[in-house]
Amino acid sequence: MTPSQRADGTTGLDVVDLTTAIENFNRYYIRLPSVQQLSFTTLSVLDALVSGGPKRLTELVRTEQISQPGLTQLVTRLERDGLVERRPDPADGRAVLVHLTEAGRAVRQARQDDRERHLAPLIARLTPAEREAIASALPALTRLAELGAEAEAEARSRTER
Amino acid sequence: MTPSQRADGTTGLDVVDLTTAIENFNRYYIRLPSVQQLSFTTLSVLDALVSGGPKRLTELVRTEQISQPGLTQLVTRLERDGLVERRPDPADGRAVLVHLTEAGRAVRQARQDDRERHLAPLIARLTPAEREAIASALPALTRLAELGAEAEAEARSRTER
DNA sequence: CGCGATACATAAGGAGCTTATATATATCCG
DNA sequence: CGGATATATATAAGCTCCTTATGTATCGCG
Repeated sequence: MTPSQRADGTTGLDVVDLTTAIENFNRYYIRLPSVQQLSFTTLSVLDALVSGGPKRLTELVRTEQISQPGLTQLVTRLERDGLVERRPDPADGRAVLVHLTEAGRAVRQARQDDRERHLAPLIARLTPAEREAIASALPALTRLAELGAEAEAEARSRTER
Repeated sequence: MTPSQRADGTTGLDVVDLTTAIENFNRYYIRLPSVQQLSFTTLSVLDALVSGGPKRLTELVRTEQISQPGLTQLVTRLERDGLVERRPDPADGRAVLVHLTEAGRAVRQARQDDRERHLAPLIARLTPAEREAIASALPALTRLAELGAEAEAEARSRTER
């Protein structure tokens, strides 16, 4: 791992160190087998519905970073599998509200439990200092992701429409 | 975010906190647009070849967690695009050594630069404490990934052959 | 009302994975 | 040494999940 001292004198966080660590982690994490096998985007949509309630397709398109037809198809598959339901939006005849079903909620929870089963024993093998270091970084990582999402949204609003 | 105090009294790192943070980060990070669009696995293979030199298909299959035919096809696409070359292994007539080409090296570097361009301004907006927190966590995250890879390897060796 | 904008769906095509199976070379053992 | 078995890779068929291009219905506004 390269040192975190930057050439310009800034101390702290080197981008290459970050991306390297994240990618090494993801190489393991992304492929964590799940009982049901659901794509990254699928889970992301289920997460969005769990935390934010029913949403329009358009709304999901904005956050999920796939094309609108791609999302329509994803929702169609999810509906076929009984994980979500399409319901008309009473306020707008063009729109559709995507509702999570109980089965959808259960699937997401099952997969959460699954990850927990895999990761918990590994975390137990870390030193207390390592655990503390990761725990301390999570709020900052979350904020970094938020900043990234904002930047994306801005970039989109400048180029489109 | 739930508190990091576990019900069993263990302090430190809650699995749900970790997976939530990682997934929020990945939602942004994974989809970071790249000039060339390369799949996660593709980049992972290029990374492996950059850091470890030419490798057999079999060797890549072990680390990349995709099936052997899947990897053969991936290498075929990479070869078609001029990013790698297949060369015979002088020591084993059955084997193939996958070599990175200059173009392959350049593509990987371009994408590394790309991520740097995207992330650097975001990192600059974090507080010094946040940057420090993330930097301090990276070695632990790396170790967590290593433990995960080991566990996977063990699980495989128990079930297969 | 009619016209542009918006929300979603459909169609066609390609990437990238899977399992099952084939082929070539290596290795081991009597 | 020769044949059985194991190993390294390739091919085939099929599915998921994305893309772009385009179609259709509804909304809102002058």
